[in-house]
Amino acid sequence: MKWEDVDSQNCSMARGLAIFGDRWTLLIIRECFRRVRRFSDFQKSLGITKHRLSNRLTRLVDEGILTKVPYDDSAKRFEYRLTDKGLELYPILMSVALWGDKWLSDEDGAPVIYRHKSCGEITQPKFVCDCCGDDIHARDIDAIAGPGVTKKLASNIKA
Amino acid sequence: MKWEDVDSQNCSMARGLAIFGDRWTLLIIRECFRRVRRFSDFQKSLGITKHRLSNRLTRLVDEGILTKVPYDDSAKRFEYRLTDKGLELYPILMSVALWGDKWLSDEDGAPVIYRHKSCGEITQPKFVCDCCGDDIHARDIDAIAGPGVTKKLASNIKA
DNA sequence: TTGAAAAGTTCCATTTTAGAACCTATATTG
DNA sequence: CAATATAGGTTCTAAAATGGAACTTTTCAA
Repeated sequence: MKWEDVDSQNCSMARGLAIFGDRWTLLIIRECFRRVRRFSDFQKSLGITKHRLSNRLTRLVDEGILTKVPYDDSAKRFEYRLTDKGLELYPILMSVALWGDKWLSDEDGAPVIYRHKSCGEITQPKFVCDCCGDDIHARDIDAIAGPGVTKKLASNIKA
Repeated sequence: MKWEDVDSQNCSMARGLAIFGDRWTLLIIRECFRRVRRFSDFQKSLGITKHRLSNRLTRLVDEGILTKVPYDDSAKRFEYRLTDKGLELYPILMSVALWGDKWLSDEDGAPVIYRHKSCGEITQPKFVCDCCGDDIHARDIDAIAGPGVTKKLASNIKA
């Protein structure tokens, strides 16, 4: 199978990774969360080639993760900003960073620590069950067929 | 900059993505969480070529995310299993799936829903502050220099 | 003994990527 | 006013990654 066909799977992970599961894309989004918005600034901070950057930004705009907004009326210049869809990628980036902090840091320790703005404390964000509030780790969850599967089955049976 | 040099950044995200931020790798890890363990089973479930699969599995073993354990004494056959380092990738996969469920599902809805084994309820896992317990969303966190940065600065000043 | 399956490896054509050069429009400098 | 700089790209070429198919080994099953 070619990579461009992975999003045909009825799987949210595969669909997501088809958009941002390749080289550079999540790093570009990381820069967006750091308030980088302009073409040349992405280039400087990432060291990515213009070609690649142009290609990735276009795709992120097409997918509705970024919007391209003009910032100078006279010149044709644009900023790329996260949409709501893009902002909600935050847990993904945070998860990657937390894992890297734990497993890939050098002997000095994590390059970044996190402070929760509203409570002011240093925090290690964690996943919890929105029902009982307990921590969630690997193997604590059963994945069950959702409507995106069961409705299709039901209509196949009727047909 | 070449992709192979991105892990030189003092950034946990970049270091993590250098390992699994490319085509196929996170999908292979998804299969591991689904208890897929054998070469041919990865191939069947993913449709990836043997060449690519071999390359990715080798890298994941090298990085300590999978271990290769023989499962048949007589034949040279192996299973690939998640290590603790690999199991802790769970929040990343869950974040991607949750985002995809919300933003990429078709009109039928999410393909999968989640049940928390210990409390038995259907759950939408969420990120919270481990200090105050409040939900964490984009822009709720300040990233501050951690020891991996400050210690390096301190030793540079001394030197 | 013949055949199938598991777990790869090798080879080649096609795609993707990195790096450099080039282009267009506005802004700035001398 | 001409020359240069800057932003935001596009085009070109060579190198690297990928997809697909064919080929190895080793073992087990018929």
